Amino acid sequence: MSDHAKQSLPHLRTRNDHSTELAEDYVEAIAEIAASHGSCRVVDLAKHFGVSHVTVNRTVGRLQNEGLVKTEPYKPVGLTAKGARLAVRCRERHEIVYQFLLAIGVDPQTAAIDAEGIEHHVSPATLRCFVNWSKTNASIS
Amino acid sequence: MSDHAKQSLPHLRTRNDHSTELAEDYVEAIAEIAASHGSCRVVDLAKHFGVSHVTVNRTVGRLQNEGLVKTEPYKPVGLTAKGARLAVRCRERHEIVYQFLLAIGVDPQTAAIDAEGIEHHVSPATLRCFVNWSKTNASIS
DNA sequence: ACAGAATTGTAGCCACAGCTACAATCTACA
DNA sequence: TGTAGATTGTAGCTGTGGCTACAATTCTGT
Repeated sequence: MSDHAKQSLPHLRTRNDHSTELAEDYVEAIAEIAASHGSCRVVDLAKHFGVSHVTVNRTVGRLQNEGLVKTEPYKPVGLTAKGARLAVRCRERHEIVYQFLLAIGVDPQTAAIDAEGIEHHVSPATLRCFVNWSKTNASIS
Repeated sequence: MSDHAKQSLPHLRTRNDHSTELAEDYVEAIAEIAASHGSCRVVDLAKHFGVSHVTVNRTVGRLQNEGLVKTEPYKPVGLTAKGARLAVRCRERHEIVYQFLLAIGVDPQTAAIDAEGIEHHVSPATLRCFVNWSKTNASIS
């Protein structure tokens, strides 16, 4: 085994992240839309992500197979208990990342964009550091 | 147009990032391997990323079409001037992200893993904040 | 020089995420 | 009530990134 082999581990992690990013984005969006609209429909998700309703439909089907969402034909999309838990975790993590970026001086618009991309790649350990730093910074200022 | 429409912009940005992530990882890896081995071959990249040589081959072909790498059949893979410039930028950005994570208290192993995922999603504005914070922190300690 | 090993290329498969076009279903209003 | 518009579902295409299996080429050691 060459010394390159161990370097592949972070990349494997990156690819695994990719396969769950969409799931995380979807449960987060479904929770948000359901909270603000009363219900979440395919068309809402399509607008939210800027994709066609067909793509949403297929993805929702996949998430249903994974036990994250629950829906019936021509009915709104809802979260399972598992999906709801994931949504809460994602929302908390997203908020921590966003607030951390603001705290280190990133402008709100950029922070919103970057948080979307960054949040899926922040491990629990790093997240704790974000929280700790935010606390420390708050007590200083 | 609903008020959800504007929310699709960060997600579009996220997807654009995805399409260039592999390109960035590849040029960075090619530069690293060429520097340490003298030349970079398909087999080296396959080991580095933990994928089959077939996947590497196809991706290298795409990057060649994009003008980032230069190769010939059964020959090593090299970077074009454009690819070399991109590699330098990626390496600098990667190092800034990694050092920043270390500076806020993330352990080295986790920092290495998270930096791999995060680096592609850090905008220039956020990167400047990382650098500024690192400087400030260095002068304090 | 040549046989075997290593490397690279090709054929063809899968899954996923995007799309258009069209069909089916629901909803709402005249 | 019944039709028009909104919504959802289905068929089928593309591009990308993963793979195995096999063919071709290059490298290496005897």
